[in-house]
Amino acid sequence: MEIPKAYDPKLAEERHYARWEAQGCFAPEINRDPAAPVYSIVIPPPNVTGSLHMGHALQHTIMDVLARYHRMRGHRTLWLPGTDHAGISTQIQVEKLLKKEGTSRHELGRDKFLERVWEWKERYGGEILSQMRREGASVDWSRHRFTLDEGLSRAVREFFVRMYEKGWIYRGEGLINWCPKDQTALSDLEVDKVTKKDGQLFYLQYPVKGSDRRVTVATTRPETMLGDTAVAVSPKDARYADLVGRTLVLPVVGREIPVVADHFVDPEFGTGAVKVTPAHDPNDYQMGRRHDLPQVKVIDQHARMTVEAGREFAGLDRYEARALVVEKFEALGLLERVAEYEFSISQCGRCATVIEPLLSVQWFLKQAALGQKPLELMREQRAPHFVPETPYEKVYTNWLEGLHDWTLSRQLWWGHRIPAWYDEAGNVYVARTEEDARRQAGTDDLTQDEDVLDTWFSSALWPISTLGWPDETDDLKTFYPTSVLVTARDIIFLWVARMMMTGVEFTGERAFDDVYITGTIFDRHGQRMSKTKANGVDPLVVFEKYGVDATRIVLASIGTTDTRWNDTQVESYRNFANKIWNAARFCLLNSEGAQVGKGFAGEPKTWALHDRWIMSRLQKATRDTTQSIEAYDFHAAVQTIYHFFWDDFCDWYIELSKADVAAPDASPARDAARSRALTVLEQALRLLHPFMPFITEELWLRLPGVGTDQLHAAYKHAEPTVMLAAFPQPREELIDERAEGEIQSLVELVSRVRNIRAEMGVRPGEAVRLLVSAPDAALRAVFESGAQQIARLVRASEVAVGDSISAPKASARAVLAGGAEVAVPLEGLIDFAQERERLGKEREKLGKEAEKIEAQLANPNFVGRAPAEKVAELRQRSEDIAQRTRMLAETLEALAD
RNA sequence: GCUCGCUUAGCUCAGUGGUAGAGCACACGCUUCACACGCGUGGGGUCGUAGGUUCAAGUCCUACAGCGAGCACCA
Repeated sequence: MEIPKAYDPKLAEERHYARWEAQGCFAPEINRDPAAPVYSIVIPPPNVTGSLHMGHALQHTIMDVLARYHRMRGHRTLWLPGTDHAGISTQIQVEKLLKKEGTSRHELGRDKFLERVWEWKERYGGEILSQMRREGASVDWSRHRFTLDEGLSRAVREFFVRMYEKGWIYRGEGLINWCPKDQTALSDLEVDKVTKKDGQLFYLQYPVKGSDRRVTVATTRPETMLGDTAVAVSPKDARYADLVGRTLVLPVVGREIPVVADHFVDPEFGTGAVKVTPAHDPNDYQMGRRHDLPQVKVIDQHARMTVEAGREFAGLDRYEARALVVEKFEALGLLERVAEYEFSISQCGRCATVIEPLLSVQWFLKQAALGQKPLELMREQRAPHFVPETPYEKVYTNWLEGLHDWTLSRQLWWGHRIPAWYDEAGNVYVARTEEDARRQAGTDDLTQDEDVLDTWFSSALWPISTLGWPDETDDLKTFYPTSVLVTARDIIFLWVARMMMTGVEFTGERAFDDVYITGTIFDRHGQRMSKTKANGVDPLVVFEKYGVDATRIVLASIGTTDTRWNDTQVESYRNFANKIWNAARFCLLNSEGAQVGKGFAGEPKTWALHDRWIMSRLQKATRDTTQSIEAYDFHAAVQTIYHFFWDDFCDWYIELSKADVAAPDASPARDAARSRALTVLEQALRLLHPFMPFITEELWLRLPGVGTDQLHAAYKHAEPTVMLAAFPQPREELIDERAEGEIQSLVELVSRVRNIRAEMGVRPGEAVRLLVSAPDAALRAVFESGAQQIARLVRASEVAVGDSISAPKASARAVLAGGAEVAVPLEGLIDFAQERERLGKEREKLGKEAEKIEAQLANPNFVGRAPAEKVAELRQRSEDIAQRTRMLAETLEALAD
């Protein structure tokens, strides 16, 4: 068998995915156990406009690790993929295209435009899906869903109608966030608050009618004064008490406006008097309603001044109008002052245009009503369980406690059209279909609402709509509630909370048991990766450079941590993949006569010490990995497997077993040793598979003896693949603490001798003699029977073991645990002064530690109050140190002669 | 303004009240028959600062500093 020395990830990456998919490994139907527990995940549907970024790769890796792990556990596993139509983004994308062609959506008309968007979606919307295949994502493609699919659209209409019938969805006038560039309303969550550091606060004076008095108000938006219909002061403010109820004359405009008292006004802030513009400010809107103030709209949808703003202002841009207003006030002597002021402005989350609060008629959802059940679920059952719990459980709960109405309608064409129809008289009919609406209206002469729904409206239904709701499908019954939701923190409100709302509302059950919030990946300098900064690291480039598996295991390891990306991490796991490759290469080059599975044969008591040891280590690694994955602690899981594989298996086990495994002549003992190595390797590949699917499959298939036997019982009918192998279960009976202790002694001996060789400058090729002593017979037996292994590992010509040492004075020595000692005769090489110094340093180290321990043991409070077990442990250590110190002292004394 | 998080080796990060860790980087030595994407050895930390609780604090509490995030209707 030809096996290259270096692992080439591309080979495996190209070879296995299509086969897995073709054999149906990703679909839950592969599981033939009717009693199998169910495990399900729905993917956060990426935008059709999107291409894969590191955040996706992180989320997908976590989901794939979970899916593959549970599948190997024999669970009926579904990971459902899909994409989101992404209303605004997609529409903007296509509109840009049209602009290049010299046309526009308005020129095309609604139907033609939508045709173009669908065309675009078919052509480019699949990019992210093919990128997911590259990642190795084990999603069930047969269940792929798109938010505009007929089934999902039906769910959207059902949701809308039911909420309307409950009175939770309504149409009405409200002050909404308007993006003057995208020409649509936006919900509060689609607006970003951005700090404006170089802002200005203008102090404007309004004359009191029939008096010389002036009231000063402060504003960051002077142009809105054209729409002022009152000035408000605090009811508790003595300074203005006599003014309440009096009239002001609005400068420039000349309108007479009242002074009202409202509790909203903070007398401590600014001048204590606030201009009130009900049509253009959320707070003023509320105050306007409380005091029944007129609403004067002075800014339009394009952020230009209206006719109502006055002839001089009409048609001006809002910023031009601002300058002009300020100029006029100055001319009138009514501009008191302009102060530098830091405040925050609202920007469109998509195009960063400054939002204009506008009065308009839109559809709204009373989220507070829908949020009650999720809130109860959290309070009573603490569900869903957030990972990490802090801070997300609280963030989620706090948001649910303060819900505002959700502006649902968008003035776009791409999306789910609002299922509301109007007759000629303007009466509205909300229905699941146009036929229904006609029946309700008693006429065919209806016009459908022009607007579409917020993209997140359909996303809110994702876990149930993808599984077939509102129908009671088998999928819905089987896979809902889903097991876990994996996503980034920025959509906890936009998406996570809302899925919980609809899920609980329509099924009575939570949408998912757990919510796993991934960390954020920053660039090397700690900056958020973004398109505009062009500092993003492209996952595909990293895949290309280091391999998919290496990238995945790094991402899994990152998990919930915010981290700065650095390639060196991936490089080190690329090296790990190569290490796995070469360990397997060694096993395979020495596999004649051996078979996977036979490694467990025979009574463990009869196995070689190093075999008992590696099997024990394997069980612990298996146990710890399982526990870590179950606890979503992927970092710990990766560390466990990494160190088991590299340190235990490669550095020690392969070296300790080499003489047996690579013996020149065939024998049952050699077969057994080879089988053992192969079996441990095979088990390790299974542990690694969820993290590194490609290399594990590539190697696993090459192992002699793998087949149906290794598959989980639920998959016995399937073609052999490590993907469907049973995830290892720890076998407690193979945990052997004694063997672990003995190998630890052996490892210590080898390490100390290697240290002596390096420090004393023994040439690498030169063999040394070892004189080993151990007072304990059992320990002596370990060294005696391991003499050949020790000799091989330290390049010794001889390893003499006895109950005491009589070594030449010209020897380097080391004291070991359990009172053991080793001497390496180094005639001619040893410099006595140097050796004395080396040993002296060690004695000093021991001395310091002894001092600390003695102090603690001398403390009656410690001995009295600490657990007896801790005290005993410390006494044991103290004795061990004392013994070593004594032995070192003797050695030093002997050297001094 | 409120809430929360982070601060551990040169870098990126683990760390469960009981002997401070990993990978990379660094230094020295190695063509040792799986692997130089490797092997062996070594150096490197007042765990942000100051208090407190405790027999014992990187770990728990308080304050402060720096960095970051989220929320909020302060004109």
